[in-house]
Amino acid sequence: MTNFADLGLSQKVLSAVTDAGYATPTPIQAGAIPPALQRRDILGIAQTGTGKTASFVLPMLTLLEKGRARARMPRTLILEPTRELAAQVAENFDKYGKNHKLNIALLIGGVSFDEQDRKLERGADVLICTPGRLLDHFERGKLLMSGVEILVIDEADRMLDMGFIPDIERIAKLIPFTRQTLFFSATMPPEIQKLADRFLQNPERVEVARPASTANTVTQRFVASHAKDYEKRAVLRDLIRAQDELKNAIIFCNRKKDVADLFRSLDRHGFSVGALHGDMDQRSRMTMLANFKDGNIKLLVASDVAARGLDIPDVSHVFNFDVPIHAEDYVHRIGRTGRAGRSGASFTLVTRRDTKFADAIEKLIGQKVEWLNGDLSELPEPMESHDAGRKDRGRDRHKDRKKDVERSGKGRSDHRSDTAYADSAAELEPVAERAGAVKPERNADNGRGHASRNDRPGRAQNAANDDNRDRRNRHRRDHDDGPTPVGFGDEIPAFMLIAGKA
DNA sequence: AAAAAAT
Repeated sequence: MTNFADLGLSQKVLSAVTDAGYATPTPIQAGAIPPALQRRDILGIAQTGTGKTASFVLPMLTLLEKGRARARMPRTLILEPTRELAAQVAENFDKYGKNHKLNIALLIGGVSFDEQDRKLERGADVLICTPGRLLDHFERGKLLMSGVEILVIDEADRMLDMGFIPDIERIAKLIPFTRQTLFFSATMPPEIQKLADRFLQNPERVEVARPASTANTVTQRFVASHAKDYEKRAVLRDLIRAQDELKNAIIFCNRKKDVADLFRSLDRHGFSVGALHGDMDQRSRMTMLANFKDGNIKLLVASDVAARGLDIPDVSHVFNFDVPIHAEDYVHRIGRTGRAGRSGASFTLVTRRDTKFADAIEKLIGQKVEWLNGDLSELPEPMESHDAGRKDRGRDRHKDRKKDVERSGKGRSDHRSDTAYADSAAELEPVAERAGAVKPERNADNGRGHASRNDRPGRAQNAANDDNRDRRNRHRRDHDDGPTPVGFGDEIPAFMLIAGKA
């Protein structure tokens, strides 16, 4: 059996690894570290959870001990698809590089340029970036790529999914081709293979099996549900309450809007819950993730921004509120639990319209997923359908809602469909401030005298406001029988016509 | 039927 000490890493690195409590390298580490230290190119085929990050961080630290950085000329460059992943790699450099005095710069969007500029100016040994922000800095003349000795492209298949490949090609062209390139991808579709052929010179290919956890230690169940959101939310709540050993859970939705909606619903039902998606401001994203990792929040409602790569140890449950449209996403999502040999449980809500995607999942993972309480054919009819008393009940509910709204002092009069507020009375109450329930946007300007641009409520919040505004306006328009107001009447100033042509 | 990422 290999030991970290046998891989050729420096003493400084080894002592940090020992302090972190590791003695034995994972297969990807054992396979990639020695050739990386020989300055070979690496083609690493490995998923997250296999110790992939350390397989490039540790040799990079060792190689960086020789030489030092010059202003605006980073020595190494790591590209990551999401801001959270980039931040996570930076944490790894802090952990394993604690005996080094290296300058690490995290260049990601959504945060201010100032500190990033300062670090570039000082000379960065390691740049960890999302592609957009890196190119932004480059175009502003803040850095030269001609001194980069090592380029790491992480999660290449995901970069491809996200349309980053043109950016990656552009960045790679700016870096001397005498560089060493470490290229990682979870899968190797033809496009990625082509890209690897272009970027790598005589690479050492290191491939590790996908972590066994997916198949073996995670209990997977499908749960039949009707398609209406409020019915799905009720099924989910019952499911969560029925779990004996729920320590914490990630709940995935397909859309950002649904993340926001489900978060609000669970919050109003008194769950300890947070939300994470890409339209939230960066500070909230970071706070939310930290609170979840620290156990301050028990449930995290998330988009697929959280599906891959994020290292959240010890998630006991994964719930798919929506069946993922791409089957691979299912594998990534449930891979958030059952990590490091622990057991985990995953539940996927399936409605009649999802059967195609559920079938695709079973085909991809090569096994049937058991249904928890009977499959879709055994699903009882929803309470409301074919019910003579339905209209009356709906009207009563409407009355209740109006009362609640008035009580809460928010006299909104927009007409929503019955189903929109049928979830439960609890959802109609104003959100109570509860200790432990951390809300996404409200935390944003903790301790700040003023709101900077990054502290503004996330776009999701704005989108929700927009929705309300639209609804009100639509309502108003419907009942508007006066003359249509137009900005300038019939007279349109000449300058506007010119601008309009451009 | 989506999400992610520069502003």
